[in-house]
Amino acid sequence: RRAATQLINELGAQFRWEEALEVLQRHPGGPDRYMYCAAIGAMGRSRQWEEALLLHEDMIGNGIYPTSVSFNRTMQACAKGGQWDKAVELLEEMVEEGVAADVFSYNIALSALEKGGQWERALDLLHAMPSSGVMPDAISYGSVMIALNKAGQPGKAWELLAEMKAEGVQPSSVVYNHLISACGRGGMWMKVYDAMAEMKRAGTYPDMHTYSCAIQAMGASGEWERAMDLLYEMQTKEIVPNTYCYNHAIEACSNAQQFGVAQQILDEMWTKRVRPDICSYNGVLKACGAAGNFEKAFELLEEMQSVDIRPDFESYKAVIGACAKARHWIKAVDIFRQMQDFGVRADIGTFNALIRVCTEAGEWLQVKKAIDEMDIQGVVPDLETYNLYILGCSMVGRHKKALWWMKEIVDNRMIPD
RNA sequence: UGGCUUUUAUUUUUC
Repeated sequence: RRAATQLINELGAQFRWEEALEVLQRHPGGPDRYMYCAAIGAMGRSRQWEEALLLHEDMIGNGIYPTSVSFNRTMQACAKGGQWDKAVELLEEMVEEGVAADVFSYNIALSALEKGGQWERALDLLHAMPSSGVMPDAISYGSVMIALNKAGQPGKAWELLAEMKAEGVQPSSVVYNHLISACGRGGMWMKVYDAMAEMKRAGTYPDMHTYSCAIQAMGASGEWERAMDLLYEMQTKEIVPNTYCYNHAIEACSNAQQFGVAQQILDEMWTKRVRPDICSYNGVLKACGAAGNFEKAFELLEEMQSVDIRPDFESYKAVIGACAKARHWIKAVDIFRQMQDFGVRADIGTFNALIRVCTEAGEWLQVKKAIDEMDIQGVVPDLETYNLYILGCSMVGRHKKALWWMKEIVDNRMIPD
C-alpha cells in the first residue's frame, strides 16, 4: 500500500489523475487512508474538485475515519477549483464529524475565500478562529491581506496590519507586499512609502518582490516617475530587477502615455540582459497604440518575432488600435489579415477596433467582411459593436437598418446606451 | 516505526 501511495503521489505530480484513480480503485484489498489522501491530493492538483469530494465521501463510506489531513486536502481541491462555498462547508462538516480543524484547515478556507473574492467572509472567519481554539498565523493574515488588496480596500488593509501586530504575529513580506499593492490600487501612492518604511522598521527588508509590487503600485496611482525612481532605487540596493519589475515599469509608463520611456525600459532590459517577454512588448505596443504611432508598432511587431516572441491577440489588438488611432484603415486591414494567417484568434475588442477604423473611413465592404468573419469565428458582438453598426447606418442615412440594430441590442439582452 | 496538507506579482480594446 505504501508503494501504491507513492505511485499515486507521482501520478498526481504529473497531473495524471485518471491513472491515479485507477491505481486506487484496483488495489487488492481496497485502499487505506494514505492512499485516499494521496488520491485526493492528486485530484486537487488536476483541478478535479468533484472527484476529490467523491473520494472523500467514498473513504468515509468504506469505514475509514476522516482526519484533518483528509479534510484539508479535500478543501484544498475545492479551493483550487474555485469552490469557496464547498471549502467552507467542509470546514463546518469537520466540526460535525468531530475532527479538529487545525491552522491549515482555516488557512485553506481563507485562501479559498480570497480566491473567490469573499473578503468580508474571510475577515469574519479570521476573527472566528480564536474562539475555536486556533490562533491565526502570518499565513492566515497574509491570505486575508490578499483578499483586501484584490477588493481594493486599503483602509481595511492597514487596519489588518495593526491588528496582527497587536496580536503579536510578525507580518510576513507577503503581508507588506499586498498592503503596498492595495495602497497603489487606491491611488494612495504616499502610503506606498509609508508601508515600505514600516516594513523596514519591523525588520522585514524589502526584496525584489516588494519592489515589484511597489513599482506596480506607483503605476496604478499614475505615478510613472516614482515607478521609475523605485526601479533605480532597488538597483542601488543591489537588488536585481527581474522581468516583472521592468514590465510593471513599462506598464506604468504606457498607462501614463509615456511611450518614449516605455521604449527606453524595453531597450534597457536587453542591455541589462533581462529577457523581455510577451508582456514587455505588449506593454510598449499599447503605448504605441495610444500614441497612434503605427510605424513604431509595426517595427516592434517585427522585432518581437525576430527574437522568437510570438505576438498574441493582445499584440495585434494594440497594433490595430494604433492604426485605428491614426485612421489608417488599409494598414489595419492588412495587419488583421496577417493575424489571421498566423492563426491568432481575434477577440471582440480587436474586431471593434477594426470595424471602427473602417466605419470612420466609410469602407463598408471591409466592415461587412469583418462582420462576416466575426460570425464565422463565433465572436459575439458587444454593445460597442452595435453602436458602431448604428454609427455606420447614420453615416449613410439608413435609419431603418439603424432601428433594426437597436432591436438586436435589446433582443440580445443588452441595454442601449 | 509511512503524509512538506496552507498565502504573493505583469499585458485585455477602439470612442
